[in-house]
Amino acid sequence: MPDRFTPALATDQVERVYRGVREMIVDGRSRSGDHLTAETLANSFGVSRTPVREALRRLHSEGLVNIEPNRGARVTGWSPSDLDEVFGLRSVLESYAAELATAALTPAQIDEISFLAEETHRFATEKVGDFREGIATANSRLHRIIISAAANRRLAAMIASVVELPLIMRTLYFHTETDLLRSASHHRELATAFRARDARWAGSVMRSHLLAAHHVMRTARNALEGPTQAQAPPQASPSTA
Amino acid sequence: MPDRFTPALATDQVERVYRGVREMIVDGRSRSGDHLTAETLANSFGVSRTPVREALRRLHSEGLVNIEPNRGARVTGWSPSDLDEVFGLRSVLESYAAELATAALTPAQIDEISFLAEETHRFATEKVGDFREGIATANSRLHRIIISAAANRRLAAMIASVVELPLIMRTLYFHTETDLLRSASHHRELATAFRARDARWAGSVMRSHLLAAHHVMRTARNALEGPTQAQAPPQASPSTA
DNA sequence: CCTTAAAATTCTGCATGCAAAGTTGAGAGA
DNA sequence: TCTCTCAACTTTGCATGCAGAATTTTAAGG
Repeated sequence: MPDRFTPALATDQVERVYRGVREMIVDGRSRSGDHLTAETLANSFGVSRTPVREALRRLHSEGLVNIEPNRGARVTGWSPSDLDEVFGLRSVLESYAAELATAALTPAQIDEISFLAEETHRFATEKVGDFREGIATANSRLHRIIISAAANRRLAAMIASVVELPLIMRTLYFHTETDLLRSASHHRELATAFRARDARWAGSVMRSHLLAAHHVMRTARNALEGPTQAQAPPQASPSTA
Repeated sequence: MPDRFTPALATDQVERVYRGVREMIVDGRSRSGDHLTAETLANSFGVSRTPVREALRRLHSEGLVNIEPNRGARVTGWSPSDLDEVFGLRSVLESYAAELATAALTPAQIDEISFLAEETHRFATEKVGDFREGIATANSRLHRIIISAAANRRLAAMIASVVELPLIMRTLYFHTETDLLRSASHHRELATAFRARDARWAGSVMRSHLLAAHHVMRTARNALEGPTQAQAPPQASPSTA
């Protein structure tokens, strides 16, 4: 739980490096097991090794990086069980967030959730252009509205720590049309539950939403069994949860 | 999520300082808002400022410390709403842990949970010597068994991050005899639920256990309203959850 | 006596140097 | 050819130095 605790004003070197390296890991430029050399990073960010080391400590603390004494930092490796851990936690944490949000969401926010749900649905059925990106964007905005309405910084930090990690593996699978429609349907149902101010309903839909996403990814993972994770399908799709 | 990810072998200076400062915060030697001067800490740990800074980054990342640019580190402050956040999360996370643990616990582990539950009960009724310490120890061992059986490192890390924090405020309240007995009763019921391999039951008891603890602390907090948190009752009692 | 301004001090943030641990590769021996 | 050893090289971990920001102290004015 890091910069989420201090607003975004901190723009020192450590912060820059932290964000940069984090991005490298999240969007896949650095792969599991890669050795993050302090000097190399220092050069590429135009700073000395000191702020790099501090940034790496923080990434270590968030589980994105492993630091072994006298051996430096490596990008944390991923196993199938990590996927299960992450989705298990997401289903618990995000459904809790949905429950907390139910009473707090303003009508305007609920309207926006409805709008995003419709957008998701439109993208999923019409499938024009880069509809996958569109779905991903709408999806993440929807989730963010809920999490922010839950107004619990620690919870938000915890969710962030499990939400971003699977992005590493997002090139691993496709959503089928059925999956996309179900996801859109969950979004619509969430809006309805919020409008009805039914916290348990909202929480339950969110749980289903994430358990379904877990199932999709698990299936995709098993389908790709054998080929190592280095192998990616031709066209990648971001997570729909 | 930090050293919980790397076993205990790392014993460099950063690690030493990290542990030391963490302990200072957790056991109350450093209070909310205290300024943690790099040089002072460096001297007291017999190292230079560099490893101290890295340790502080990590503590920042865990939310125990706030780092403001050019202003250094301060011990994170606590508000009443933090208490609510923390117990809300504990009830969600630990009940999930109890559910996961139900299938995984060995009979020996369940026996130990039973034993610890009886010990808690004995301490709560007989009240000999430093029974409060005894209760606290048995209690934390019991919880640890469950969390470790849940076999989910991220979950364990999340729980750790919300479990240790309230220790800062543990001098704030007394448990009444009723509270202690209820707590012991929850422990016994947990053991029974585990033995029956009923995950939902175990999860539900754990949730009650923590919601009750929250209630106790909330009550104590309100009773002490007015006097600032600096004022502590004559004899302190560790949390019973 | 209180408020404000500027100087002096303290402290942070980053760069750099160096010893020790780790890694790599060439060459000797099997 | 393979394996082991040792030296050269690389990289980490920590100490230290210094510029600039923040804080405190001092002093002057109202």
